[in-house]
Amino acid sequence: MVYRLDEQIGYILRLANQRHGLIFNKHSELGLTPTQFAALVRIGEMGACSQNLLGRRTAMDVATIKGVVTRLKAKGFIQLSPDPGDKRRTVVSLSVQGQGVIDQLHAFGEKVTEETLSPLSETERKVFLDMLKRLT
Amino acid sequence: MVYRLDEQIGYILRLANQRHGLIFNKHSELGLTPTQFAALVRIGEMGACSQNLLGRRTAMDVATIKGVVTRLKAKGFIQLSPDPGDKRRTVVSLSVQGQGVIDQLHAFGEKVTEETLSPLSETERKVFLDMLKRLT
DNA sequence: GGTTAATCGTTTGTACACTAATAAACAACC
DNA sequence: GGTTGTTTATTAGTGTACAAACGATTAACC
Repeated sequence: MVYRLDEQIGYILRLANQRHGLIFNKHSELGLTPTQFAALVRIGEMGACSQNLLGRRTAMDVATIKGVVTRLKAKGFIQLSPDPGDKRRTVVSLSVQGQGVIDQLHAFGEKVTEETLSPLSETERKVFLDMLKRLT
Repeated sequence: MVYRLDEQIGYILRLANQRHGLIFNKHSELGLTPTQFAALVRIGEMGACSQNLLGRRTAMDVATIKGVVTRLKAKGFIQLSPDPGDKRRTVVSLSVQGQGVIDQLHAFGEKVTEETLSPLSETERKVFLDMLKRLT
């Protein structure tokens, strides 16, 4: 059997990711990247937590989450404070501005998801997401 | 309906991509990245071509393919030469070493694909790849 | 109480990925 | 044959993503 790049899961995953990124940026109003968006939504879900924990809950490396937190802080969506009970930790929480955009983020996220999955029917989406999750 | 990050296609795609990357690196012997691998396999499929065309055929930006070509050249897998008919172009082609590893790359790629898709049955893989392609 | 181990955050280095700008070369066309 | 527009390659800047190493702190446990 011939090896064809266009049939390989890794290559196609990269393409799908690229398309999703384009759709995301097209609709993005707040100037967030997909990664920053994920971190921000996660803080909204979890509430305040340490930087490292936030990284684990968003599947980001310590070096990666560091940069993401720095940029979210610079954009005013989060605030940082020392943990009173553990001097190693930095507590990350939503700023007032951050709290104010959570609903907007959810609406935005739904639009992106909808357009990304638009080539699939409702039934197919369920099946697809189910299988994709098993590949994580 | 509540918005949950863990149910969003963009987030799950990122996770699936991460897992694939880990599997890829685990098996990688030649020290190639997924992107370098794709470019090298593509040159093997297409034969010699310009740097920009290679980028388009591997879904890489001009700036991205530039770096990938530089690194593949540094590793000795490809060679660069000026296009006699078009002074703008740089022709990219496999070096002798590059030709020598193509079969190995294919075997390696099949192993990575197999392990990445291992959570799915044979029937599911077909359905899944079919749907994933529609999202590119 | 003191050693050992684990965790937290930071930094460095390499490698994609995209945008935008630039310059050189080529093609189309009147 | 000169203008117009496209293609090719390069560069600079921003933002993930991972590995590896580091110091500071905390936890475990004898």
